Amino acid sequence: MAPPDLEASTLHRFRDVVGRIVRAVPAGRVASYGDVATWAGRPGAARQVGAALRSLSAEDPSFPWHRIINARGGISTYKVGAGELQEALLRREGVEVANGRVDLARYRFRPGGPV
DNA sequence: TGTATGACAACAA
DNA sequence: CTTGTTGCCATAC
Repeated sequence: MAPPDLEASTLHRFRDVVGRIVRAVPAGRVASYGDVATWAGRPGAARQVGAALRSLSAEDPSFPWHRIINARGGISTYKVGAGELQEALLRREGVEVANGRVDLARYRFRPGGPV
């Protein structure tokens, strides 16, 4: 299977593409906002990924927004309490969160991954 | 059309 | 390591 990238030719699809990509990240793995933006064919649009996540999670409570963290492996809290929730959700999937940070070298998801 | 706003990121000090 | 600045770019007004 090809990586969940590209096809974001029309800006209007950005949010949908982000949704697809994030849903493709398996439980127990994480990805950075920048990763998602790049895979969506819009490198540099990391901040918009966050906005898309906010919208998508509001629309679908089961949306796995918690698997997206920042480039340093940290939680980018956007609301009081959300950070702790995200951390709890990640741990529930087996992702180790030490000192408020996740070891990207270990949990970061690579599309196409180990072939 | 123009301006303001951010669940980011890279860099300087 | 922490703090401040600058660049980014889709969205909301």
